Amino acid sequence: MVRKSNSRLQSAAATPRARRRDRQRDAILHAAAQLFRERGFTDTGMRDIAAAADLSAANLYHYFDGKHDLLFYCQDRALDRMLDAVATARRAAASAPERLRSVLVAHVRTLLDDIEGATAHLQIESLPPALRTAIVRKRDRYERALRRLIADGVRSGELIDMDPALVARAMLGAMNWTVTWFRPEGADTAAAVGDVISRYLVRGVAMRTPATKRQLSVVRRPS
Amino acid sequence: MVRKSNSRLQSAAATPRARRRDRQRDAILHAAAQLFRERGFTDTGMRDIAAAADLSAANLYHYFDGKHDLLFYCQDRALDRMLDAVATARRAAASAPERLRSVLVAHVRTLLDDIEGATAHLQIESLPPALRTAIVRKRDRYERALRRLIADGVRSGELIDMDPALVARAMLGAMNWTVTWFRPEGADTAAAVGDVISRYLVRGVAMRTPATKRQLSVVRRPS
Amino acid sequence: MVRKSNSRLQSAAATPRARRRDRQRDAILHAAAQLFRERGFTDTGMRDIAAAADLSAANLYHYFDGKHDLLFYCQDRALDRMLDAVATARRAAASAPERLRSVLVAHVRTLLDDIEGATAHLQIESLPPALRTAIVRKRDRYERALRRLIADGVRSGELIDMDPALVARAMLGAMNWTVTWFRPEGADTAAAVGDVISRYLVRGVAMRTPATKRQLSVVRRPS
Amino acid sequence: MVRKSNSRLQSAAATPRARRRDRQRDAILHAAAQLFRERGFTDTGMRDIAAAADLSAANLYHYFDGKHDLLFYCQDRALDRMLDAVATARRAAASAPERLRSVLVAHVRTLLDDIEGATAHLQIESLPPALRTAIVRKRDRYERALRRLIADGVRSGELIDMDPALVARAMLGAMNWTVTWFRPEGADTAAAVGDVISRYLVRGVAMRTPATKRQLSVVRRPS
DNA sequence: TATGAATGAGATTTCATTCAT
DNA sequence: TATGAATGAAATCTCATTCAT
Repeated sequence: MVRKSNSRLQSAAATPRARRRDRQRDAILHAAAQLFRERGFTDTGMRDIAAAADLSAANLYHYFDGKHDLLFYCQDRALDRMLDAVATARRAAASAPERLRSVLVAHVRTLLDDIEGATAHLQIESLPPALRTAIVRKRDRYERALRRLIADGVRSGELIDMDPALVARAMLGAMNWTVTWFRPEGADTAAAVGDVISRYLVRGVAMRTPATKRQLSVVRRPS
Repeated sequence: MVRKSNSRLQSAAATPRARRRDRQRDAILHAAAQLFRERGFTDTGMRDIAAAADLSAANLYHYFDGKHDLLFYCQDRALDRMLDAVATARRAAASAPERLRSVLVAHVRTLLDDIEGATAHLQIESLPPALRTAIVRKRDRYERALRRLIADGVRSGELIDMDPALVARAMLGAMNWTVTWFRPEGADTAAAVGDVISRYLVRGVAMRTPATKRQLSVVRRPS
Repeated sequence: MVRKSNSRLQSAAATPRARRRDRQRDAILHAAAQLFRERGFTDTGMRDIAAAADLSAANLYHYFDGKHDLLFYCQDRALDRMLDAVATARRAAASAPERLRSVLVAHVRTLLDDIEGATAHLQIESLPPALRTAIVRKRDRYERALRRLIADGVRSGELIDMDPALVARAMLGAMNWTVTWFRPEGADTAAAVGDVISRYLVRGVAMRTPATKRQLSVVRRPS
Repeated sequence: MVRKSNSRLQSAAATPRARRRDRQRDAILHAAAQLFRERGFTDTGMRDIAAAADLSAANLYHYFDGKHDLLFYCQDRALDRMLDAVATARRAAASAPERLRSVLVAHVRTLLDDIEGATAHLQIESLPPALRTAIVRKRDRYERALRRLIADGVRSGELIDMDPALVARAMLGAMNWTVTWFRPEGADTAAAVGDVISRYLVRGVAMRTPATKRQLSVVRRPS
């Protein structure tokens, strides 16, 4: 579903040399994202990241320009996945609630999958202005898309009339908050959390019809 | 509505000296909470707080044991207000959705009112173990109360059958997230945000009946 | 034996007002000396001293000019007692070893008696130049007297020919070191320690004659 | 005589990198010990040590865990040398007074040699509990050995019957005190001081026989 | 006399980053 | 590519001392 994400990072990788470099960059980003999520940006040291990625702190600077750069790419990568989800949802011929749900599910999974420890939407204020505007622009693009999805549903009568901006933010908050309490080793899987929470969040704006209700309960067990 | 909160801090204040001290402590906590919320705990310096509260950095230590102590009291105070709201809601003879809503409204207002710049639920991991357990205990008490409010509604048939723990967390996330985007000088008031977001969040679990719907629109303008 | 010590401090104390002031000064010095001895000058805070003397830190400055002043008086008082002992010893018609011993005994007791928690010879380098020279002068006067006592004994043939300066310093070191390990609640009394250590230290330079030997064992149990 | 001391610090030093590192560590310890001895632990700043060792204050933390760690290694190294001296003395077939003297001479030289500015026995109370117990244990081992040396002499009739514990402490005090007055640029060499002071200290407990007397004057030769 | 409030200077330590190898 | 060594800036916190009451 999510294909060429972080394309800026993983170039075609012609030479083995380049491939190795890309693998290292991925490992570093993975370690950084996990630590950023767990302890926060400021409380994560370059040495911590280096240790987690199994190289020296000085060597990190051969792969990234610095700590801010790491945060930037973590967020950038996550936002790319989320935007992909939006594009996919929009192409799918489905009802507004269904489209909305698929986006929300993708959002939660991007955040929680341990493969991609992402930190989108989080810690943006820790970025220096130059990088921040780039991320903010992309984030805003994502939020606008989400808002538009809601607004479209309202217009089509599939969703009730509530301020799309505020509803979108409430959805984002509920989802981003999951990184605070979700534990991979816990009882719930990331997929289950995404499934239930997205159902709840959509239900808050979905126009109630017997049909819709049933529909929702059917979708229950995804992948 | 919320009266006896932070009683540990604001004693009767018999002497003028003690009164002045309490005023200073409040001013400091206020400044600290605002900065913690804006920049995060680690990125807020004692100097910043001192400057905002208009005294020297060293003098902060005359009123509080340290930076952690400041964070502790910010959170403690906010949680007290929220627990008050829960107690009030429970006493009120009303429907489950109504009780739930009044708690959510109080939660948002506690977070956003500029009078009381609070940081409940946020940055708990920045506390040292001793203080953390105290806050975590109180926070868990609050979350349990919220979950029970939901579970009770499910049992009484007023709310649909969804995992109360997860729904509670989704609500908390949506509300806590408001501190990242809400600006007092913006178009919406804190009260308006609390009103709309709580309606949305309750609707996600409310059993749909024409009565309920009307009820909700009526409650509209809270204090 | 030691009479008008610290005469500079305890004036005739005519008025009750003055008497009370003197009592306070004594209490403060006592507390300070004990703490200085236990933790060292730099690691003892004015607040610690204030707490031990049961008054506020600010109030200390009504009785003494500052921390250095406290240290100065502690040392000054102790040196006065020791100089008294030297004078007494010199007046006493006795053998050189006996005179030496009485000085050493007085030295140890001045250091260990809990009534007078003294810190002579210790921490002199912590004093600012102005106060330091005064103390150093007095201390040197004391050390010179001790050296002279030894040199006289050498000249009279009662002590063996060893560098009096070095022997004096060895004696001082052995005695001053007692404050490091002596515990009032321990098995040995301050008097016993002074008795035995002074015997040992004198024996190291005493010319051995059967008479001398017996003499020493007789002096055994002083007050 | 003392060879394998501080083996934990100076490993075989295979690589040139490691060798350089060891040299730096030694330089730092040397500077620290000298300053600790001169001004005391608390009154010596990391900046002072850094300046004396000719590197930045921050870089000290590359070589040692902190100020306490520096003090710990200073003391540990000195105690190792002293314990070495005890072992050597015990192996040597010699009279009790001779064995005792060789230990005392080694002790003084360990303290005074400017090559190894040591601070054993001093400032132990400035260490945090964890490090303190380690040092205290080693120090106690050394003191016990010294006491045993004395007690053995008493039992064999070579030394007079005096409390070995108190005599040992007196010896330690006299020797440790040397660091307060000894100046390398002064008239006496460290060797001369060690020679004379040890003779004095042994004489205080030595059973007097003509033979012993002559023996003692013969041992003279310190390097 | 007595004290809470206040502060400037300075302490140790951390950290992102650069440099030499 | 890789890393130990090195550093300047900044962080929290302590403390002797002064001031207003």
